Amino acid sequence: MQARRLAKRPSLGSRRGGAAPAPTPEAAALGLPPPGPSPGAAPGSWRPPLPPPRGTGPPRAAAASSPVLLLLGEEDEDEEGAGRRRRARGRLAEKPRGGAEEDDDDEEEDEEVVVEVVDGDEDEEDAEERFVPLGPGRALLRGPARGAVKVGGFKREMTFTFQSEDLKHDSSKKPSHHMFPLAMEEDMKTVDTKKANRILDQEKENTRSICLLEQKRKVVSSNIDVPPARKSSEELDMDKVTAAMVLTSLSTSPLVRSPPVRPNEGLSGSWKEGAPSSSSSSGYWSWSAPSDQSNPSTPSPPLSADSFKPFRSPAPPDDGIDEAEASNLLFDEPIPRKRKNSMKVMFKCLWKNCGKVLNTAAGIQKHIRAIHLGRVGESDYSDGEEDFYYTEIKLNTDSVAEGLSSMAPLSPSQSLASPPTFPVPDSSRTETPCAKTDTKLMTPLSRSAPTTLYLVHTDHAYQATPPVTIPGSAKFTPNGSSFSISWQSPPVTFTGIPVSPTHHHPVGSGEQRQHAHTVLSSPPRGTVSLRKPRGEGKKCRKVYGMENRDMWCTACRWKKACQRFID
DNA sequence: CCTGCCGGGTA
DNA sequence: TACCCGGCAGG
Repeated sequence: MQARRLAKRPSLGSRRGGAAPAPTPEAAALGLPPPGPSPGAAPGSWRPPLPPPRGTGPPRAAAASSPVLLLLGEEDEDEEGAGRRRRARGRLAEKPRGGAEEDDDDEEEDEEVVVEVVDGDEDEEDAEERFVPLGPGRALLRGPARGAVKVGGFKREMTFTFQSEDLKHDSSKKPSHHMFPLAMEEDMKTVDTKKANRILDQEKENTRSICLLEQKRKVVSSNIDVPPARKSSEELDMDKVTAAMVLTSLSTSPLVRSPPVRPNEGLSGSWKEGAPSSSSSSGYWSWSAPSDQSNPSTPSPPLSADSFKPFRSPAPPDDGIDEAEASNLLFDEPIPRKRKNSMKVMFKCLWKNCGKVLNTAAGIQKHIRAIHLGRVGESDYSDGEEDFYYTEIKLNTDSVAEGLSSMAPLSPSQSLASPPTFPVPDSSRTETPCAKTDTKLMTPLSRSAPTTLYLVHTDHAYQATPPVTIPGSAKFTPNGSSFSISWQSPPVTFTGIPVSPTHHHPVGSGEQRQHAHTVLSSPPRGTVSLRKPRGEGKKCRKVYGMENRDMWCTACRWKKACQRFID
């Protein structure tokens, strides 16, 4: 996190330091993920957008990095654009000290905001920038603008205040971020005016306790950091994205929805959260970052899906790649994008007879929800059930088909042989092929939902033997037609192979087999004939006799099915 | 009745 | 989980 933030600093610093770099570059710099950790980044230049190290970094840095500032700056650009830059330049020109960027900012702030400015946080600067632009000259603005500026500052404070609280809220609010930016711009205007009154009051308070304000500022700045970058990126697509975002945000999951009521809060909260959790500097990027963290390389379908679901869910109900792409455009983009870099991540539907592969979790979830779960109407609602029916597939550069083929090809024996894999959600999913693979694996087990496999278990530890031995190998016993599996093979594997739905206790030989049978293929026959036919071969007891009980296999000792002499 | 071992109890 | 055992049931 810090690293990224720090990384950004340089860019920011360049921006500020450079006096007035082109807006576009700035945005790009902000928006772009930090190239690498640069703790040493010039402290003065810019602060990291992320709040995480609130306490750690110098107050100033935090302030500078404050999202508000960035955001404001962005807005200014949007609204005023050149005007702002001009102002900035003018500033520099006006103020000789230009040498030290921070100083400059600080001073400005001081000038602008009385109390708040004390630290010289950039917040003020932001405020100044934002509000100042309106007026041709700062001086003019200050008089009248001052109020406005303060308002801005207060507003920020308020915002971050929320953030601090919001932090508590889950990342689910992140979606709000999206909204926020949009809302921010608009809200900023409206809200600011509305809040102006409050702000005034707050201002009074601020004067009372400077310390408090400072703290707030820090917080705010830290919280605010994120938005700006995001915003910058958004600016580019604002027109297009805005509408989409709004729609998506509206359609987002409940969690997401709630925030919208208070865009500021939600935004701040989400940002803040994003910052600490993820390295992303801006809210926008934060999205990508979180996803990475959650499922960095190997996406674990359940967790990752769940955690991110909220975000993705917003995507339109459309099914298929189109939808995925759309979602990418909006906010999901970061995730896929990142993955795409080194490897391509696809989401494959595990539903039987359905091999649908989408490039976004949201897409696959929707697909499952709509097509398999029949929840067309509840596009935005997901209880997480979908997670069980799709898996992530990573493809280095291979085509999806290849990836699928590689995964699917598991031979029945293999799949059976490696029961341990089943327990693991990921592996199980990946292994259990949905449509294509199913043809081969379409055993009774596989037919049922993948989860069925989990049910399989060994009755007794002693019975369950180490998987090492040939799990799948079934051998025909002398006895006759029936085959028995090596005792070592775990029941699970065992069941899988021979068990034909219809036929079950083949007769005598495989005691364990039968046992497993009952467990696995319970449906057909209840637990009626659980009792094994009874092994015919010699058992430890017979072989060694009671005298040598110590020589018996443990199973025999425990009066369990003999492991040593299997029929 | 012998034997195998299931199902359940105990530590 | 490891161990033990009552008791069922096939032979």
